[in-house]
Amino acid sequence: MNTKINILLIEDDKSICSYITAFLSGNGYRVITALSGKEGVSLAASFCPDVILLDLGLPDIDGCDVLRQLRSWSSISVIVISARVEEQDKVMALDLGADDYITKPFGPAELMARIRTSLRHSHSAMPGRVYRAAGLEIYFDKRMIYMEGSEVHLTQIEYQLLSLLAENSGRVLTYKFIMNTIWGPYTDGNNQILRVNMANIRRKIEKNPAQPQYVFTEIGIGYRMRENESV
Amino acid sequence: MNTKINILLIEDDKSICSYITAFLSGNGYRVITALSGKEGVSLAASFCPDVILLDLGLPDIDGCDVLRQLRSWSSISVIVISARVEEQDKVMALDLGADDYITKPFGPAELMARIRTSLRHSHSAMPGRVYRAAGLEIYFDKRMIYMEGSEVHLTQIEYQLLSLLAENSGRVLTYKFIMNTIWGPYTDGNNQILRVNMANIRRKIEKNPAQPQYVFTEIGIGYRMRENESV
DNA sequence: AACTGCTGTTAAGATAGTGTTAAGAAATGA
DNA sequence: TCATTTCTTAACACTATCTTAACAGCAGTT
Repeated sequence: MNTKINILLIEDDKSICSYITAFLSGNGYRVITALSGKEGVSLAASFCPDVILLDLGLPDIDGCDVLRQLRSWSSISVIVISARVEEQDKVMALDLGADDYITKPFGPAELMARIRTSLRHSHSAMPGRVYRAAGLEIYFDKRMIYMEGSEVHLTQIEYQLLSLLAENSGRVLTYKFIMNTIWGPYTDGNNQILRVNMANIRRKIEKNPAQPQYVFTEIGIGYRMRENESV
Repeated sequence: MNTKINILLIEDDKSICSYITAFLSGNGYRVITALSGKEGVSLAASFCPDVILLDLGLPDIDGCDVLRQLRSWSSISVIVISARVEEQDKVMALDLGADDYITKPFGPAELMARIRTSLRHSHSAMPGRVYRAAGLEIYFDKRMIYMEGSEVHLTQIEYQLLSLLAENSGRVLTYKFIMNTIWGPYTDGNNQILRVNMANIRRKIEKNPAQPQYVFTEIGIGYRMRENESV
């Protein structure tokens, strides 16, 4: 399964194209570009992107017409990018079914934040962060854990603990930090409860808890989780 | 029944308030204003608006905190209004769950277009949707539920609850979120009524309520419904 | 060998969370 | 109005979870 988000960029200015493509691909998105409205509509149909970035100033078809055509058969999120700041342009695009309207110039961080918001709205292609290593998968959005494809049930604290480690996979988290994060700051220096929980987690996810594959002990320091392979 | 759209405006500047209120009411919206963040959060709870317009520069609480508080129990559309044009402000607000971010100054037509877009997003009622898993079928448009082909009668609340879970099948919905969605925000932290309804639902749709196949309990968190297989 | 410091494991009591039932209140409809 | 259904609340049994304690194992040190 491929979890990359697909973005269709409809934009005739090649330098803007390569600029946007560069930082979006650099952030894990797959970007496909269309240099004209016609091409854009047809690519939207064949590639089924999760989000479309549509520049209004296209050479062949008016951007609003592209939007109209898209909306006649599709409800893919469309973010309009435009140099026009006039209110009536925005109103028209939004009422034609655009999900957002950004005026140039804009920064890459804002664009990506607006893409995330659009994905959230579309509700379908929510990426959902995932931890994956060997047979273990953690879906943070669903709060679900699978081992070799079958569901693993963890208690509340066990889940908090494992996801804390997974979100910081590859790094050692000190006992103190973990205790502080999960049990709060008013704990004595005793890690007993942490050890018990770790043993329970290992019994559930490790084939041989004595030789762990996922959560490693750094004696005197803390725990470290095997690096996430899904990035 | 009243079909007016309710808008909550959280904004401390009274002149902006009356300006926005004026043209929104003039266009058929019902507007309620809150002059502080605190008041805004509490009005959001009691008033259950369709859209919230949130100014980030509030006197008492930081706008982002207001957003954070709202998002902890609600998924009402929030359009952030701000004088700050810095990219990082936009990114933060959007990633905290804002649906849109408008920078001052803006025109009334644009604001209304963005409100319409937000409303479109929140009405995710797609026609002819179906939930299907094992022997259970839910037809959202007809409000009908079948178990192994024969009709199952659910009461109003039972149906709301089950369809809420079905629409979010595969992910855990917290007790807080469910309570808030169905019984409104003024509930104490007691889930008793939710448990009773869940027991009733299970008696109707599960073969063995003690070992549910459709609605699972995530102890300490909430409920999760078996993934929809009709997609 | 015995000691020390640290970690893993197990078990049992305490606690909190959940399911179930039933009875009265409230709403609905004839 | 009465009858019926639905909603809410309370009580209680049951289960899962959390916490604590006791002990076993291991490595390094004296």
